[in-house]
Amino acid sequence: MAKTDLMDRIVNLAKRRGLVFPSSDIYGGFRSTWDYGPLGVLLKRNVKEAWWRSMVQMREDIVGLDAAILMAPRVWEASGHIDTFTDPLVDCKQCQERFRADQLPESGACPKCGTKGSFTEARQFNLMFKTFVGPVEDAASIAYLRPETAQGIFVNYANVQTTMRRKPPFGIAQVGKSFRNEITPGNFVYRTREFEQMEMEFFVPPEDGEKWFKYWCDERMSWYTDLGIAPDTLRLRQHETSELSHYSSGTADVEFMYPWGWGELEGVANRGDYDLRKHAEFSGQDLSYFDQEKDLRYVPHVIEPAAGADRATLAFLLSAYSEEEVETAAGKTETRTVLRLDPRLAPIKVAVLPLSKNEQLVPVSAEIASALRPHWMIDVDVSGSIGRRYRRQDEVGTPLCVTVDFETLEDRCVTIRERDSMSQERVAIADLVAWLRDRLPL
RNA sequence: GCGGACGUGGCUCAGCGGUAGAGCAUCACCUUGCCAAGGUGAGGGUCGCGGGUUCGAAUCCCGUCGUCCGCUCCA
Repeated sequence: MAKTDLMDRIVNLAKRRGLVFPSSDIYGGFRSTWDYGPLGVLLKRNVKEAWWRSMVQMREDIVGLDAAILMAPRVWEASGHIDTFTDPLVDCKQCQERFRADQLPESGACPKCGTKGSFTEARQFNLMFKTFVGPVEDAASIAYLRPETAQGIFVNYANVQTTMRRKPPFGIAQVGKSFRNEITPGNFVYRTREFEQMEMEFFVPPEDGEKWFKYWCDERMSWYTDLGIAPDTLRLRQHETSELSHYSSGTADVEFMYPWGWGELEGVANRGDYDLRKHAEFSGQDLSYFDQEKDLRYVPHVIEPAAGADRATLAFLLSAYSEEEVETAAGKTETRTVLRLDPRLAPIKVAVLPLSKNEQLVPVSAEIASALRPHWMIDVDVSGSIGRRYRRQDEVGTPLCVTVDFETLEDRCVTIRERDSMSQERVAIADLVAWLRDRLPL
């Protein structure tokens, strides 16, 4: 399939099957915003839960947090976002191109058309959304929507460290919405102004910074491949010194081969002691750590893997999408669309399907559905031919279908049809939950 | 924000001044009983939105909103 088509097909499928809708759709949409539909919210939740499981539940050295989106404005002064998250932009009057004023050549010539001195005045473009807190809209009530979740972690560092009795190395993980007034959003849910991050700040003794940076680069790469991203569509790219963020002393991007080219999924940054030192300075609080064993006081260094939940969801969708030619019962060749999602990410884990809309089969399906519902997100579908219903489930990545047929009424067994191989297996209803549990890992 | 392309039922598109169409999808009934079968029928569109030109606008003009591509940027 041509790469350029793939994106269209994903957007199409997303709309058609309730994964992602344009936001404010009936009003003509609203730029850069997308709504996750009934199946999309399940997929994205599964992505976030897989992240949380690997980051928090399965580790003894990381704890979770859910900090507020609105924070004291001083936080953003300390973090450097008010000063450095602002891009001065100029337009060339000659060729209409827009440039960052701080990246123009010394000569003052336009990089595109070569004309000298044809730039407009530099305009400040702050990437933070500004709003007002309280009834009066004055300078004292200005607040910002957080442009990253990380600062919520840094300002809670001391609270978490003391209440949870943690010693470096340890981490704090958080999933939540962030907002950036991007100049140019686009590529579906890839770059939006409201987006969801999965960030973890790992606090380490200063001398261990490099070691942990490498560790997290490897760990994050394998998280994606473990959940189904093909290794040849994933790469780790080290940033050049010139492209480092204001807080970073070393950054590597986990990049995915999107249909339009390599794009960032996640950034792993060595933030050094920048954040804790800044917050200590601006807040007046001591954020250093005293190591009793070594009789040493230090400000921990921070390694930050910061992932985009929407970008990851899109990458898993793109990786899972496949079309294959199959011969139908009628002897025609049809295209079978299958989302080969890892079962952990699949929105629906099991579909319960009566072979036909028979008055005896339907109640048995309902009974089985009730038995499975406490364990998994399931779907029941009675409408259309069995083949059509299998295809409907394939298209949204349901790994297993339980089919109730006429033999079921005799032997209390069902047929389980598998998504990838289309193979079938007979299982007793009494053993069904245990059988499924073996094949649907957490 | 600037330049280019494009907005017509849920999806893909045709129609390009004279009463809104197709395929797929959806729903109902019949048929069928394990991989998008067939038949009959039904529902669903202020042609993105707002102005203008015209006897008459989905069709022409202007504005606006949105999508995609480029500049730019980052999770």
